[in-house]
Amino acid sequence: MLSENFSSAVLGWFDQHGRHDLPWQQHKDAYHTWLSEIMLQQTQVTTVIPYYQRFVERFPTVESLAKADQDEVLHLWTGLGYYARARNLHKTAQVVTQDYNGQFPDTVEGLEALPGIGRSTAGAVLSISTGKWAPILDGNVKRVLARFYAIEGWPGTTANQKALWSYAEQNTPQQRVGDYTQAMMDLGATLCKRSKPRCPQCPLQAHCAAFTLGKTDQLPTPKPKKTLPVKQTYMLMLQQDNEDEVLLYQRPSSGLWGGLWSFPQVADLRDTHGETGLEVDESSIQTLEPIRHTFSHFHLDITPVRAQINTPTDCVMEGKPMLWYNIQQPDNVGLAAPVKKLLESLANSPRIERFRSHK
DNA sequence: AAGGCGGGGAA
DNA sequence: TTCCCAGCCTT
Repeated sequence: MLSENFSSAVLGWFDQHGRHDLPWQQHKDAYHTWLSEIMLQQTQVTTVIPYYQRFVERFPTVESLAKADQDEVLHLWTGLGYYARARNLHKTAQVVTQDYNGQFPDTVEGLEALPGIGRSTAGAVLSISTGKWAPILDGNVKRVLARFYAIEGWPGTTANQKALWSYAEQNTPQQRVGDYTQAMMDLGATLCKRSKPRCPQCPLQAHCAAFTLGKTDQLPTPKPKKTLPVKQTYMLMLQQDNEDEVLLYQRPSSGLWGGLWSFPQVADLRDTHGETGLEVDESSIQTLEPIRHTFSHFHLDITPVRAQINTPTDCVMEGKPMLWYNIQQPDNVGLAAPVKKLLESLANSPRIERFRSHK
């Protein structure tokens, strides 16, 4: 199939059946496109929409985002996951504001140099916001192309990545590049889905190799899987005098849940003092039902533990930032998903059950 | 319970 | 260059 026919078929379908009223399609400038693309990197449209709306309301311009505290950015990101995205987002807003006079670069290379923007995101931002020619290869496009060309093997292999980028380039038209970018993402998200693709509605069906071979349910080849290790931790929900307050500390700025606020964690309940530097009232310790939280590379079995602490404490210990989080008047800080869940269950549990007698 | 998803940084 | 890491939602 000629590339002109490929893109024409996709664009024709897009005009009739594509998504044209997504929130970020109201402002096709670099800032709004970039913000939406970063959010969409690992997250589906329906999940992103409310986050996107809260972000643009709070940060209508790249300058306003640049000026914000990282804590507030992480707070608005809470629940979206991959928090490095939020930290890079904040950093890029500052670079664009300070070094680029508030204007995003208008080349793929320039965009790619910014934190959190790779080749595909650069292509999407550039094509949608400027109309300049640039291919994309996000998860949707990979799936469409892997099926259309019946590519064998996991698309993530170096050889397949190379082939896929080449096909992506070949099919990207000179005209209506931004629409084509959006069209391919829509096609992958609404028709060429991972399971139960809607081939009868697909504009590419007649020339799709996977369809012709009857292999749409076998392509793309799944990623080789490995069994995830299980790790275990206790999360200490420590309280003192004020029954509405729980102690949180801020995690290191990089790595797992980087920059987010969490409960003190210990691997062994006998370590509560050594790890926290606080005197936990041993008799107050209450072990709750464990919950499993799964990351991409391991399961984390979390046992929540409630306890009282004896020693008075201010909000900084051993140089670690700490705060008393008031469950009635929450702070604007980023929280790891299970932490947020535990705080909510704490807020929703009856007061009588929530607190044990003080000593 | 398993699969999927873009990019950064270490190996 | 390759490999490992990261967190949530959908299926």
